Amino acid sequence: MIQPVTSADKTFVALRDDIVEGRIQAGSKLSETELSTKYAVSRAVIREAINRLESCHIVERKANVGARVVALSPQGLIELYQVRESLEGMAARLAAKNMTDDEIADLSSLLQSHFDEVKGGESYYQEAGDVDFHYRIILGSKNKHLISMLFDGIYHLVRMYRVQLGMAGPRVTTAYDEHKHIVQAILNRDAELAEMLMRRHILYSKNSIEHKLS
Amino acid sequence: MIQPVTSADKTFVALRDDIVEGRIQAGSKLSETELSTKYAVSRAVIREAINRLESCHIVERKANVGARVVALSPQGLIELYQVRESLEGMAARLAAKNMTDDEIADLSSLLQSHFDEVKGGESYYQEAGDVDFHYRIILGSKNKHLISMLFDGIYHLVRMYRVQLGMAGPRVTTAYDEHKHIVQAILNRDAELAEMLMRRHILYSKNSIEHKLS
DNA sequence: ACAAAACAAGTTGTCGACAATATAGCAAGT
DNA sequence: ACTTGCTATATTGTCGACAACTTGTTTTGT
Repeated sequence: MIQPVTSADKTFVALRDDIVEGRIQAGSKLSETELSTKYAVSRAVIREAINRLESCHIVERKANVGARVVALSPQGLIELYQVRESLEGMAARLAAKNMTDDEIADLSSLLQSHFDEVKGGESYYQEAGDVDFHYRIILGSKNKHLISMLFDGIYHLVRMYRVQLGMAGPRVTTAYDEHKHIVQAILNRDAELAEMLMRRHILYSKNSIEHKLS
Repeated sequence: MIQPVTSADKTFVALRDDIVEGRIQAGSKLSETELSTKYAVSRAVIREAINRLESCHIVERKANVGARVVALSPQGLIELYQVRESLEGMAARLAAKNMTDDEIADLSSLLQSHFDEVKGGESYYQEAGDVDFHYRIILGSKNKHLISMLFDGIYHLVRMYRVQLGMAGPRVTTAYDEHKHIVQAILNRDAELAEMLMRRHILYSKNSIEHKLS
């Protein structure tokens, strides 16, 4: 979605952010009437927003009962990362095939600017930088389904876990090198290697997080 | 969805099937008022049904303009199979880890019954059999996201392509052997191999279809 | 005292009407 | 003749009210 235009769009974004950022508690019930007063819109647009949240797997609905925000669990996070590993691995593979030389050059310079930040003392893997990197590779796959599944679906959930389980900026040091190697593989148009490196990168991420949770 | 209960559920399923089976043409516009008379429900439930179809990637919406059934294209089919390869590969990997011995036994006997049908002259890879096989492995992954993405999302689109481009029952002969090898890998709890074999299986499928389209 | 049926309160599902927006056709001016 | 702006029409977006359902409570019968 380039920009929210309709009232339902805006409400969807607002509601989603409130959930992801934890202002609406995970696992809590979403009352349509309550939300409609809170966001000052009719129940119809609340319903549409909730429907969209459901297709993002951010809320769960039961007919004639209502919607609840999903509950966060270590198991859920692991499952999420398994899907990420699979999809982003494929994205890296396709990116190595489908990105233009210009796009790859941009990616390289992005990484370089990240390197400068690290050098300057700002810790790498602050969310923005990491997200930007993955973002470009996913787009570089040029695969509509892949892009929409990751951005509209997985992405916000990952962020929800990060925010609410308080794991901003993990693995500062090694992640940068991993990113560099992935770019190198894409530069060499080595799809096989790019996929493997991306999968490992995400796997390490998962292991690091699992370790922190235990 | 175990069973459609609400009116919007039923309309969603009916509309989806009408699109997948080609009774509503690919690429055509979906008028809310028109559909509401056709299915004898209010526009609100039509809107909800269309919203759900959008999250399945079966229709595309533009704000204040309306919804269109997606257009089928060779490129789209290829992208779909890339996602399938990625997700079902991971599903096979996880199934090798997570399926119970009983579930694996069931899978084996299912394959055996398919073998008997082939022997009996009925051609294998009739959709039902193939679908059933993949279905069980996906469920065997025990990964909620994977399951819902494939069943609610990808699956109906694949079927839509199969029906409308008239490619029922491709690759009758070799598919069975591939299935057998996958089950063997799962039986051996060899996750790595199971994933690789499943990816190859789907890749072959894609190549076969690409060949038919050209 | 307990179980089952009836009731009550509140929530979700559905509807028809109204408002806002896009599209096509016409009109007018250059 | 072509462009530009307006108008008419049709479609989508939003709303408030009503219907259907779920759930917890009370009542009733044994």
